[in-house]
Amino acid sequence: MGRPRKFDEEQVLRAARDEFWRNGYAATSLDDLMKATGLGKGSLYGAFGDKRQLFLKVLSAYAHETAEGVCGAVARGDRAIEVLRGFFVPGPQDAVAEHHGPVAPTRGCFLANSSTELAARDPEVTGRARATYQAVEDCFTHAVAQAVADGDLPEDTNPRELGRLLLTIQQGLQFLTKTEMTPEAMREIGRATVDRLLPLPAAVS
Amino acid sequence: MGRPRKFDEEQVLRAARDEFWRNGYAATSLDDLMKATGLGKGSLYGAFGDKRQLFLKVLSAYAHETAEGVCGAVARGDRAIEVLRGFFVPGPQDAVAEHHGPVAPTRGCFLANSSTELAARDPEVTGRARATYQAVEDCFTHAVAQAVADGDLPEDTNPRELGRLLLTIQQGLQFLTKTEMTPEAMREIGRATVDRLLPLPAAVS
DNA sequence: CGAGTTATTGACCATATGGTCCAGTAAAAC
DNA sequence: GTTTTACTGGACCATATGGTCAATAACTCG
Repeated sequence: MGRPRKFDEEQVLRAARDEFWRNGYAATSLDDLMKATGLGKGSLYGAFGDKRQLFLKVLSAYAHETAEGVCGAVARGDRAIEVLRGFFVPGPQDAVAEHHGPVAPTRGCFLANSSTELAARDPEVTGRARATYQAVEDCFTHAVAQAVADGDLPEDTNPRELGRLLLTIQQGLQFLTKTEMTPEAMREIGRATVDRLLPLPAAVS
Repeated sequence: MGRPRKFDEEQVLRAARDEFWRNGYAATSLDDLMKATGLGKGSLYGAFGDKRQLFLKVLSAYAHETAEGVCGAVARGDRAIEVLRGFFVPGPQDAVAEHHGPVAPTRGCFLANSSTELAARDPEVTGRARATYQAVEDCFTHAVAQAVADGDLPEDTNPRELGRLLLTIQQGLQFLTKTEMTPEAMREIGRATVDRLLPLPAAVS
């Protein structure tokens, strides 16, 4: 039926997302989007509607993936406490890309960036943000409850409370990333989180 | 010395800051600034230079005030642990403005918003952010050390580590504010922080 | 092939934007 | 009172921006 698209939708959405991610919504122009995706204005509008619709589309996808990622990790892991710890101390596999010297501020979390820029004025964005963070909070809470059940956290732990606190720390870390805090300091914070809030389970031996 | 200014500089800077705060840098137009400050373009440019210069000026002032505020509170307080706790549980005086119903996302922290929007592309902004958060971290660290000296925290506490963790939680809370998290949840997080990381000092009796 | 349908391209448009300039004006210096 | 200085307001400008549209190209189905 009709002329087939010349582009790969997923690829285009990824490119658009990266552009919004890098520069924010307001600072990303249609020109930027066109260059990044390789599409002309007409195609962009025909396929995705206007700038805002495109933005919401990629934002929603990202939010969904994020929630999936976290919940998936919790669901897949066999030891809840280990999964939780993994969110705060990078596994050995991440240690490869060690590079020293001055730290460039990273682009952070796309959803967090977008919420900061737009949540106060755009209910759509606020909605996605709220739903996503609620989901992550729930996952954390669930994992904490599981860890308590596993005997890895004290009996009297309030799972929701600790889950929320962990979410807060994770978002705080995400933010500090943008302020050129040194990786060592960030690692120390992760370590402190684990030491103080997620004490090591008894040796597995 | 020529004609005197018709406006109050402080007032104008506050108005401009609020405008940037509410909408972000990119989404604030010169028109917005003119309406908010009541000045014409000519005056604005004559007095403060272009948009970016004005922005950096108000951002720097804000960052400075923030750091001053935190450090001042630490310096003034007589019990370091109490000052720290005060950052996470609202004092009784703040409880007045309780309003129920749906929570509107607030504008958050101007420096955090600006860092999120611009830090990755504007070294000036990154610089202010880094300096300010470093200062706050140092204050927290200092206060923690003081609290240890006061016997309000365990001897083996690592002040820097705990200071950084507290900074992280504070920023995380600041962020979650923008996601319409309920005030009760936020309070719970504050309470959890105090309970778990800043245990109450022995009763003052 | 021809009709119908859909995608692509780039010209085009109205408006918004950041920024400059200058004629006018008000206070201060003399 | 005149001159000097600096502030003000708005006209003006070049460009950027988000968005539309008509012409055309590519494919499917009859």
